Amino acid sequence: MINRSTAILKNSGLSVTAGRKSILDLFIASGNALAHQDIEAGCSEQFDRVTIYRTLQTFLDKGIIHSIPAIDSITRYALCNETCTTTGHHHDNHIHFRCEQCSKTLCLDEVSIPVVKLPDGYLIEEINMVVTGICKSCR
Amino acid sequence: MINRSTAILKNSGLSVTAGRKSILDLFIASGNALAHQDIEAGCSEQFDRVTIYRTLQTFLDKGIIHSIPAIDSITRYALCNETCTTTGHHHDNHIHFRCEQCSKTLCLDEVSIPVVKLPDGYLIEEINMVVTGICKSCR
DNA sequence: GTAACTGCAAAATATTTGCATCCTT
DNA sequence: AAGGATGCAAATATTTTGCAGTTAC
Repeated sequence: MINRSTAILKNSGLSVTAGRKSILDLFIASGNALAHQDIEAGCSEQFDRVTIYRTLQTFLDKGIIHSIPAIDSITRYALCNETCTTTGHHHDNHIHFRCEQCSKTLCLDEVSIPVVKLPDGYLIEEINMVVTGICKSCR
Repeated sequence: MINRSTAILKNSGLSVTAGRKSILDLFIASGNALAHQDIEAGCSEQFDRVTIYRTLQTFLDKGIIHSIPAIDSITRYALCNETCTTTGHHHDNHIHFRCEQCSKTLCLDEVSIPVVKLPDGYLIEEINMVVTGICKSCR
């Protein structure tokens, strides 16, 4: 039985390396969205900044993670769940929640983005919704 | 009759300077959201990078503009309309639309963000919704 | 063995800070 | 005149690129 991070990498046709496994494990363990900085600080071993940039980009390309737009201009990334398509364009249809207390960013997989009606003539390709507030654990 | 940019500055208790007026005029004229870079490139006269950073920050603080989170990690700013509260925390309750064709980002003031129901225990403070697609003029 | 991945160095870019000068009120 | 705003220089921080050495398969 191989572990989850290895399985994800193999599924995406990526070679299994210490760095990638380590970063994936961090995502799996943390359960919330991570910024580049979190990853740099949180990995068991130390990896080069550049490796982290490249690894995140690779994961994005393969649809392993998705990026979450942020008001504080720090982009965070979160693991995609199985329903995301594997290649390129995938539509995470869930809401992101950013807690002002613990400053964690979570994927609320159980809440899907409501339908919006735009004025005539607009074609919707993708919707991103980020809610800020206080999370369950911080109340 | 003083012009709009001057009026906005006076209302916010800011001194009226060439740079601020110029940046505000750009927002007013463009009608869409601008990134730092757009401003640097678009101003009639050339202003120092630093001045632009500081001006945008001042405008944010005063509630003259709001920032729009972006997937491409470029934060853009747009003029607030009159319904925004003047100080600090203000809630722009409209949807932002980013056109993949012309790559403009617009405030759709006429479309308000739909109500979402989060799981019990979550407290909503602010909601941001960014829709990507093709805009009216690009169809 | 080969292709892919990583680390290091360095370049390019973006943002912040301090300070002296200039401008608005 | 006084306080605030700006420009310049420089310090920091972030991201990208090239290349040579290393590792996964």
